[in-house]
Formats: sequence, structure tokens, C-alpha cells
Amino acid sequence: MRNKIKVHIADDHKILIEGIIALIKTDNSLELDGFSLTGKELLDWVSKNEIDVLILDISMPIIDGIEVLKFLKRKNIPHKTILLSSYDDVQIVKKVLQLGALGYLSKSSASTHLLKAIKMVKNNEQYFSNDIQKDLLHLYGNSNSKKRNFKGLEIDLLEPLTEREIEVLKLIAKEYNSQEIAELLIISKHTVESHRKSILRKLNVKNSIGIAMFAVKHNMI
Amino acid sequence: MRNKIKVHIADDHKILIEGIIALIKTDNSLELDGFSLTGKELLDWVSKNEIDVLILDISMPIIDGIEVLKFLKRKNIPHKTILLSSYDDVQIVKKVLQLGALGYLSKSSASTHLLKAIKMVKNNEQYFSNDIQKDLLHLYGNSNSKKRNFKGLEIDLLEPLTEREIEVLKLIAKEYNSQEIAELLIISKHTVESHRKSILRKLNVKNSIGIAMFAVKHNMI
DNA sequence: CCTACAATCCCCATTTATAGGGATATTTTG
DNA sequence: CAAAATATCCCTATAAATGGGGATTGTAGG
Repeated sequence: MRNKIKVHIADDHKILIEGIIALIKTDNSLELDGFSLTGKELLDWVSKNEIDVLILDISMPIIDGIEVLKFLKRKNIPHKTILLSSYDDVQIVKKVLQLGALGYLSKSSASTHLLKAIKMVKNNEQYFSNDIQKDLLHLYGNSNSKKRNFKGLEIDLLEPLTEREIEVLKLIAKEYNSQEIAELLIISKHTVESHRKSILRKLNVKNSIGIAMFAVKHNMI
Repeated sequence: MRNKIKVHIADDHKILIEGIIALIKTDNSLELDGFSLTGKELLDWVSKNEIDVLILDISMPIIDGIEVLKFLKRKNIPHKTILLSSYDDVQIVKKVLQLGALGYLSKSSASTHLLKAIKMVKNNEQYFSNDIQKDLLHLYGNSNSKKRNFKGLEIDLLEPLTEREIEVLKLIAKEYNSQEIAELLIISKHTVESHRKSILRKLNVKNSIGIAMFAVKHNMI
């Protein structure tokens, strides 16, 4: 192997980053090509550097992993990305697959899985945590035609929230009720309740807990 | 330095564990003395082995870092522990200090901080992330007498939840309402509502969102 | 200019959660 | 064993959230 695989890491947890760097050093076929602590740093990096594989934490503050993927897609920047997540959430997996990610790994996976994932993704193969594989199969059925390429399937993306809805969502997650949110945003309680309805529908959750959980998963709080 | 500092790591994220192991190997004064993926594994380990410094993830499933500290305290097992956390939550810091932890580090800290923390804690010195230091000073005022030892101060601990309350809490966080929880646990809806009341009071949160957020912060879902 | 959409507001009905109160049986623990 | 904690159930009442419906304004894009 003449050329090492250039790996870039984006995660707001420095300890995890430096841990992964140490792991990469243990494998002669890999080399580090920078790291980013925020989504913004990463976007700057990818526009200036050529990397082989990107390891991307899904939950970063401000610009999260999803937003990074959207940006890369919008700009038509080719990338081979492995998402790192604390949660095994099939909905999120569906979303990142649709946005062009090639791998999805839980942080609770063994590091050998990460090394394997890097090499597979480098070769344009998809890699998922075991648990996620099961969930995906369940979701998409198990006919051979469907197993081949998850990306080609119809995937129901979430309707995007408007800015106002995001404001309301954040306040909901901070334990404010509709009346309090109304006072904070200087609007009527009825309006807040309307936004609530829209958010529930768009996120496809059944109650405020679901809204708050969404906020947590996407590091919006 | 004749004897290396024996470090044990407890975290449910294998990737982080293996990362920290790699870091420890870069420092000659440190050596790994096992790791645990769950609170239970850790409790088994500490009852059989002698370690110098314990690096403990606060958010592990089932038996979390807090529970581990409580156990060690109850059994009067001496330990020098650094808590690792994703959040900089002053309330949690207060709690773990009261429970006998010596260090508290955010996962977003640099790994050099972790190495420094290990050495300080080994010498019975306290170590905190910068951000936390600020918050603690603010919390406890800045008179010299108070700065010296946080552990000696009155700290309002949260009342511990009972097992049943934890069951209910988890189901609340999974978006079930009281009626559904009643059916799942085969008890009356009234009972669920009673548990709800106790949980709200004990956690000192104002609504179910607060309950769900607590569940998230402690990785109970 | 017209349309679509976002943001705002309102009504009604129903369900759920919150907040008091209290009661009783079982389990844990000192 | 006795005391304390836990888990269970019930009542009443109010507050809040949910799920329909509809209506108006302003504005950005085609």
C-alpha cells in the first residue's frame, strides 16, 4: 500500500478526537489529515483540503453532523463519511444515508469496527453498526433487491422546521409551557399552540417529550 | 518514578475507552489497569483489584457514574475518581464532589487535561475543567475559606429515585403518557400519576420535559 | 401581480398533566 | 419486631396540551 488513507475527524469532544488519533497511529494504512472541533471548522477544512474519509460526530453544537452533510450535498462536494453517534436511531440513520453518508457507527462500538469502517468506506462500501443493520433490515424488509442499496430507496425525510418553530422548540425543551413561551416571544399563547401543532406534525412525534428529545438529539439546547 | 499510576476506565463507549487507553500508553508514568463497559463490571472490578485512579463516565446505562460513586461510598471503598461528562452541569458536579469524586472533566477538554487530572487526583488534589471552576466559584462565592474545600460545604443533593420511579421516568422519556405507562406496568393510572408527582418533586423539575431531560442527561433511555 | 408560505390569532372539544388531599398493604431495614 | 420506605390506589380540581377547524397579515419568489 503506497498511499495511506487520509482521515479527518470532526467532533466537539477533544478527548474522543485525540483518542481516535491515537488509534489511527496504530494502523499503518491510515494517517490523520486534520481534525475539527466544530462544524464550521470542518466546512472550512473540506473546502481547502482533500481527505479520503471523514469521521463525523452527529451531535456537534451549532452546526451538527446533519447540517454538515447538507452543506456538502448542496455544494456537490464528494465525501466518504462515517457518522459517529451516541444513539442508535434508525430515523437518523435513514436521514444521513439519504444525505450521502456511507457509514454509521455507534460510539459504543469497538475501535476495531471503526478501523474496519474506515477501510470499507474508503472503498465506497457501506458500513453500519450491527444493531443498526438489524433495524435497517427490519425497516426495509429483506428482499435482495432492497438490501443492495439503501440510498436508492424512498426515504421520508422530516419536513424542515421554520426559524420560529425552532425557537419555540428550544423553549419547549427548556421546560417552558405555552403561556411562558408566549410571554418570552411576545406573541399570543394561541400562536405558540399553533407552532406546537406544526412542530408535532413535522417531527412526527406524539407529544412535547418527543419535541424535547428531538432537541436533545440534535444538540439544539 | 518506580511505580506507574494504575488507571482504570469505565465508559460504555468503547471507542472512547480505547482512545484513552492509547493516550495512557503515550505517558510513561501511567499504566492501564483494566476497563469496564458498564457500572456493574466496574463494581466487580473494584471489589477485586487495587487501582490508583478511576476514570468514570457519568452517563452509563443502568448503573450510571452517580450510582457507582454511591456504591463506593456505601461500602467505604477508597477511590480517586475523575468523572467524565458530556455536559458541564454544575448541579451534577456538586453531587459528585459530595459523593467523593476528586475530579470532573468535560469530554470536550483536551486530552492533556485528562493526563494532568490523573496525576493531580493521584496526589489527592482536586481537578476541574476550566468552565466548571468558574461556575463553582460563582456558586460558592469567592471567600478564601470557601474556596479551599468544596466537599465540606452543604450541598443539596437530589433525593434518590426508587426503582419503580425510574421505570416510570424511563417510560415518560419514551413519550408514553400516564395511561399507557399504567398499561405497560400493569398498575392503575392513578399510581403512575403518584409516581409522576414524586419524580417531579425529587428531581425538582417543573414538568415532564424536565423528567425526560434528566433521563437523557443520565443516559437512562 | 399572484401564489405560496410563514407567522399570527382565534374557537371548540377532548385528553393529559399537575397539584392538593388521603388511605392501605408490602418490603426493607435498623 | 418496629419503624421507615415503597408501592399501590383513590378523590377533587385546575392547568396545560392536543387535535380539529378557520382566518388574517405580510412577504418572498416566480
